[in-house]
Amino acid sequence: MELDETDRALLRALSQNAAQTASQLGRAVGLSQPAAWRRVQRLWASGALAGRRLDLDPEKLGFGVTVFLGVKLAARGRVSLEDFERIVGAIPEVQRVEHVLGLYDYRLRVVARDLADFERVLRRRIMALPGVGSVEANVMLSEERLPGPL
Amino acid sequence: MELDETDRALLRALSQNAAQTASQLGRAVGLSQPAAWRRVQRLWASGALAGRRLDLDPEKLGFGVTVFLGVKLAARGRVSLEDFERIVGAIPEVQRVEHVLGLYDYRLRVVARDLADFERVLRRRIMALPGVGSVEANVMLSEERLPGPL
DNA sequence: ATTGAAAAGACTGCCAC
DNA sequence: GTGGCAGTCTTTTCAAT
Repeated sequence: MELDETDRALLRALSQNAAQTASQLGRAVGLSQPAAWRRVQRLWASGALAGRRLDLDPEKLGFGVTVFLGVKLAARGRVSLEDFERIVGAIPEVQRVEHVLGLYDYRLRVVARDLADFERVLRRRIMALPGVGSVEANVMLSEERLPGPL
Repeated sequence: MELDETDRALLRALSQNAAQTASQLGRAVGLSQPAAWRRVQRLWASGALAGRRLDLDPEKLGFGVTVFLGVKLAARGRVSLEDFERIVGAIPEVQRVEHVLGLYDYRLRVVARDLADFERVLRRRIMALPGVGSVEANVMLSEERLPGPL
């Protein structure tokens, strides 16, 4: 589908605040409520808008530590990528699995209650995975989401 | 605030589908519609629920390439972290800036239209940043979000 | 916890441009 | 074709019991 400048303005507005009503969006981009609504429907239908999601605050839920792990698999072919993804995806503390090309094969985002809890996850869960060669960790200090292009 | 098992069940349900109505949530966790509604209000007030967000499909928007960059700063103190964050945050293609502890100082999530476009961003934007020591890139092949603990 | 009322928002013609 | 207006209908919200 072709997106015009009004569609991009709608996407920008929705990125900043996904809880806006059609009439608020209309006001933001200079359209009536039904016109804005129809365009947003088209964006959903086209797949440009893919899903609704809530942000949970990990601190408030008792997860004070977020760690990024870069994983390099040891022997390609001994453990299939599908198997690795399935097993790692079953670890509760793993929030995200990114298959990447470069120095690592996978990047994992892991949360834990504190550093002691993270050590448990790392030793008993991650290091115990079959096919893992090397693991490198980065502890997150802070994170900022940005609007991105468009 | 203290979260009981019902609150956690609500958060799990909402993580899976953020578009649920109070009555659907009530049915999922065994509560009446107003009881579920009141609990969700409390979760918003407590900050455990922090925001509503839409998933945009980068492919559909013309951004076919997502790259993770690990950045190590060159000379600590020559450029302040605040300055680095401000400048890197102003690059439109940068979607996320994570300040981390470990092998790298920052991890960036960058999108571009294609690899040629990414090369432009890397050479003219990222490498031109003041204070950058080394940069390591991982091209994303696929990504999976998981429910996480709770 | 259930009911139900008030309000807000979602959706649908139809008309003008 | 796209947008606006006016109206209907659903859902949410929240008070009363």
